[in-house]
Amino acid sequence: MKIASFNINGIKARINALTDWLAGADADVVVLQEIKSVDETFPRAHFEDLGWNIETHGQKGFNGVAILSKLPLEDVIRGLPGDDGDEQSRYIEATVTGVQAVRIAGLYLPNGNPVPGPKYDYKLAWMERLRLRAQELLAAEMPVVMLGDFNIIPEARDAASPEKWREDALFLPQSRAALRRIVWRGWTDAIRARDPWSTRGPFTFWDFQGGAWNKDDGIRIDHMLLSPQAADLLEETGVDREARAGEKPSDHVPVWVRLAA
DNA sequence: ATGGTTGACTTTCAA
Repeated sequence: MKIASFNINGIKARINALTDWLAGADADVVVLQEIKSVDETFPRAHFEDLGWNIETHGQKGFNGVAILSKLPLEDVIRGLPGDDGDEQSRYIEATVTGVQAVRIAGLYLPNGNPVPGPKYDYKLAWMERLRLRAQELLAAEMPVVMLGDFNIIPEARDAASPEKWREDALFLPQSRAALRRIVWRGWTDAIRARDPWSTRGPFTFWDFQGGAWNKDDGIRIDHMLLSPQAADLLEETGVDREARAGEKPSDHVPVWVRLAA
């Protein structure tokens, strides 16, 4: 089972880029972030005609996540548990069954800038709720893939220019510690696990500003965390870097993992 | 040098 994540930065603006990438990716499941669309205006029929089952959790203008799957999507949860007052659409879960059942958690973690301020407070509070949900998922002792745009640069080697991010919500020690607090309980960072001694990247995001792509001034913020039962099934991971050089690209590129599931 | 780019959606905000 090949499972991918792609922050598309607007489904309407990216429908061609996404369709082209899907045609060559051979993915079974794709989680999307920043659809920037309400559920009603997501181009559902376009993707259904290509054979995808679709579950969305959108909102007007910003954020929004979705799952595309060639296999049926079951037991869907919309929204990160733990705060019924949270209006932002950043989390969706579903179960996909191939050889065996895999729980998929697609997430768009808050950016958190500027720091300090209410947006950073929201980021840290959201991460605490994610920690609690991650613990519940580990307790299920089943294959789980928790993936998406985490908006966290885990280590200095995950940025081309770490000094530029020193004061940023994506790289502050407190942000990175909050991610480690989740991961260390038993999750495997799939991209890092397949290339543990990499000294640079691989990057998954290059800002639209300042010619970041042309300078390869990237960061690694799109992650795939595997539960132990999923890590046991890990076959291959990848970062589809070439997507950043395409026509009207997103600022993120797809990341993917293949499991024997 | 206090810049630069993109998307959604209105006139600015979020990233």
